[in-house]
Amino acid sequence: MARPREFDETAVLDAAMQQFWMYGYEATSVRDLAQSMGITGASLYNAFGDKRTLFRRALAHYVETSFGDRVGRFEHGLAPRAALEAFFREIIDRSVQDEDRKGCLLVNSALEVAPHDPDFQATIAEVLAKVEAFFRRCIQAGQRTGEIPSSQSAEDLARLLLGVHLGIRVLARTRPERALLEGLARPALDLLKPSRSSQHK
Amino acid sequence: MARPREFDETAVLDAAMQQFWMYGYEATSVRDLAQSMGITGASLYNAFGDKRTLFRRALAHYVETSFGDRVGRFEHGLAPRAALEAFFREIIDRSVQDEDRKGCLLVNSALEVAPHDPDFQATIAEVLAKVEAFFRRCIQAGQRTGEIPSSQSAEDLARLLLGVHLGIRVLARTRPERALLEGLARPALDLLKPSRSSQHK
DNA sequence: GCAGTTTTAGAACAATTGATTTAGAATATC
DNA sequence: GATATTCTAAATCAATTGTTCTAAAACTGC
Repeated sequence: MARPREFDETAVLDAAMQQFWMYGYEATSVRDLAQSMGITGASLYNAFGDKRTLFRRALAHYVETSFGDRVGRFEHGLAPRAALEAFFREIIDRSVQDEDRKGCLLVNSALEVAPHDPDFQATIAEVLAKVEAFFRRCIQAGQRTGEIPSSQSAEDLARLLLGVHLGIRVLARTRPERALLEGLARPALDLLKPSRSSQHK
Repeated sequence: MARPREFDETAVLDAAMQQFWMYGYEATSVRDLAQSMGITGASLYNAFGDKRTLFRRALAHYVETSFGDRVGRFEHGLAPRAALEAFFREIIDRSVQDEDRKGCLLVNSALEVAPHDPDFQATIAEVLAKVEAFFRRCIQAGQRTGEIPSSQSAEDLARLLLGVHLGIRVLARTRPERALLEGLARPALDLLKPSRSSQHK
């Protein structure tokens, strides 16, 4: 063998992720990346190939630590409807607190890189489908126990929540107002409650 | 005076809009713009100042011709709920037909340029507020006539529709599937119908 | 401890970026 | 019709882009 790496691969990957998250793909230069990662440009190319490949790794890292983590924490620790409410509460909280207005790297990428790059398009569509599937699983579980009404199809309700989720992510980058985001989510989450006549007040 | 312009200003502005719409702000070079507009770089700078100013003009042009036009056509020609349904039907139709997956220039800009540019942030927040206000006006009008239930606040319902709208716009750039987009909108639009017990089937 | 390999650091690459300059062509006013 | 003004075209600007090269440094295995 030979000389070992001086840097921690996941640490520098995390730094790259932050940079892409903050400025997007195009507006982030390789020099910006190298500096924020604390390594030199040559090391970057040696370790990650090229800018696009690094971005792919950073995006995958984001999905794992952000979405994967959230689903794992909520889906198996809470009742179905409570899991969905916690999911949206956490996203709204983070959106309001996010002073940089970075939003969600996955959503940002869905608009910036996916439409022009079939590889990213497939990857991102896959992750969005997983978000949808998480919503659907929660709804179906709640419908089985009766805590979520079955008057509407779980498929459409899951699609609605996916859309609401994306809408919050977009809106938060321009108007991160809690009243707006919570008001947006409320009617959708109310749809998941039984006996609509008793819910308001 | 002196020599007059050889090009039609709104025609070249429309070409610039298409280019920004297709590739975004960063990924569109001044040379790309000049070529697609059919003018030279010097003329571009002479007529529009710089790239950022041209983009501002192009975005304003987009808002006028796209959103302004749509609101004008629907709000005063249709009943409130029918206007909202037509609004979403048209957006979904265009999203599915849009082979380039350009999405909505306003939404794309809300993610690419608004977070880093206070001027654009204010402009885009303002337009999004106008979309929300359009939804709210329709809902309030429908609630007055009774064709939209008053059990939920018009403010929150308008916020929901805004979020659903943005969600459709995002999703359509990666997964422009009609069943998905229509399934997403359906539960939200159903909320605007009276007597929920009689609506399904 | 030498050979072999892979890391580093920084200069350097060609290409492209947004923007300007120079020169010349075209027109309205006087 | 001369003058002044504003247009167009193309070359050109410095800066930045993604990427590679060169050379020195650092480690492992024999």
